[in-house]
Amino acid sequence: MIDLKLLRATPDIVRESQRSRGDDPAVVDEVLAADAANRAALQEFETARAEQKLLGKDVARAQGEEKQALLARTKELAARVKELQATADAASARAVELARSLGNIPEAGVPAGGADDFVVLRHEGAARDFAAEGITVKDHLELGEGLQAIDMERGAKVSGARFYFLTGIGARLELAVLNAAMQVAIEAGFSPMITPTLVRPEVMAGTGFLGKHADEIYRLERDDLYLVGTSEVALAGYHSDEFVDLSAGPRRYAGWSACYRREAGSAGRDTRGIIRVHQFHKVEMFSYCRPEDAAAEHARFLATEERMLQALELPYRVIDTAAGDLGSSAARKFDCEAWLPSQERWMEVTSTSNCTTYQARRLAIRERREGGSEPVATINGTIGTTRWLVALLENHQQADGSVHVPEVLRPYLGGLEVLEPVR
RNA sequence: GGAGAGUUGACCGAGCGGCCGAAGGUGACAGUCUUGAAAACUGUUGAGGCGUAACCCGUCUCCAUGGGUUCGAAUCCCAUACUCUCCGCCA
Repeated sequence: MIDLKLLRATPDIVRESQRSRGDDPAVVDEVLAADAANRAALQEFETARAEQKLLGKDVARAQGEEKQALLARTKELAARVKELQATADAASARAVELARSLGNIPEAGVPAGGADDFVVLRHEGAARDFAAEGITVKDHLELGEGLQAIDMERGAKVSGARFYFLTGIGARLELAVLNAAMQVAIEAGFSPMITPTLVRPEVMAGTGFLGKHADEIYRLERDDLYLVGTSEVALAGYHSDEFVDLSAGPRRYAGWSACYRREAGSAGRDTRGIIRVHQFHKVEMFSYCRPEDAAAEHARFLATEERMLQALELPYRVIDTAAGDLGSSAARKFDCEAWLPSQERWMEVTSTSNCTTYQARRLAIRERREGGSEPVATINGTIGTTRWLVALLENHQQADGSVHVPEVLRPYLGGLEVLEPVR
């Protein structure tokens, strides 16, 4: 949720924000109207309620006939108070609902436009020239099947499309990537966490995932719980309704969890292999910091992600996502995209968002500061996922279908330097 | 799954339908004392709206959550969630 005081004082900033996101700027005026109506209704209710409380005290003191007379009077008032309260509650609910529908305000410098209007910040690492090496590129699934690492058919048999088994070396490789990711995060000062993957509606709503992309999320209706699409949700909820002390610096957590996505609306996209699946694992970095430190913390996240990509010897580029492609919570988002040789395109492997105070306002996460309490800022970012296996297999493939293992992963694979196909 | 107990402020804990945003204690902060610290003593110390852009001040809301009864609810009633104990079942 954005700051209502900011909205009242400078609605133009918010209108511009809506426009840059490709959302309707007229919502701002709806919010303003609802907010004004809410405050008017609140005033009326409060006046009546104050009178009622005052009269109530007289009732308590009065005796006999006088008391009866007072009771008659106060009964009427009670009915009126009740009505006014209902009106005020409804007005408040409407104002909050509208205000919550506004996306976060993009940071200065965020490119305008939609999904295709990102700015490439830089390229790191060189993609291999497979033709020059005399290698016919295999895609990750072909490689994975050769290694007996990925079994899509049985995944479909057991659970349906977009499910898979990681088998043998595939399972080991995923564990290696996630363990290495956890290690990089720990070295960067993040505290490891294994988080719940089912969360309550308030937490899911608080993180901003129940807006436009609600149909991406699995819901367990019988239990009124949601399956998380990332441990960001649980980590944001971790300090909800709390005051956190950030005087010693940001609170940094690295969450390991399974992630679930319905992939509604992506029919036909990335249907082959494990690029886009309903369930995967991820190590996610998350931090709570002071708003004035958020941009620096965000940069730190990006640097940590890049360290991981470099350790895995993957060529990648960094993009600055355009306003229209930010999630509702993010004020700025940097993605790292690894090169995907089989498709000769870039594939997102990390995404880090600065959510400023947007999530913290919704989840009531504040810090006591001089002069009162202030919402904190939240930052999240990927440090490793199952999808990284795709980039690893393809970029490190060799002519015979074997796959080179980057050094950082070897300790987690019993020292293996090469993954050999099973014949 | 069954039975029971509970949920009050940063924490512990009291609370009679009206004088309760809530006793008392702990903690924290400030002061006195002290060379300094500790101890002791004194004082301060919840959050969020609105009136105001901000202070002071005023006012409303908040005693797990949501309803209800009542002129009036932390207190009575109902539902739900969560915690704990016991029994059963089970990875």
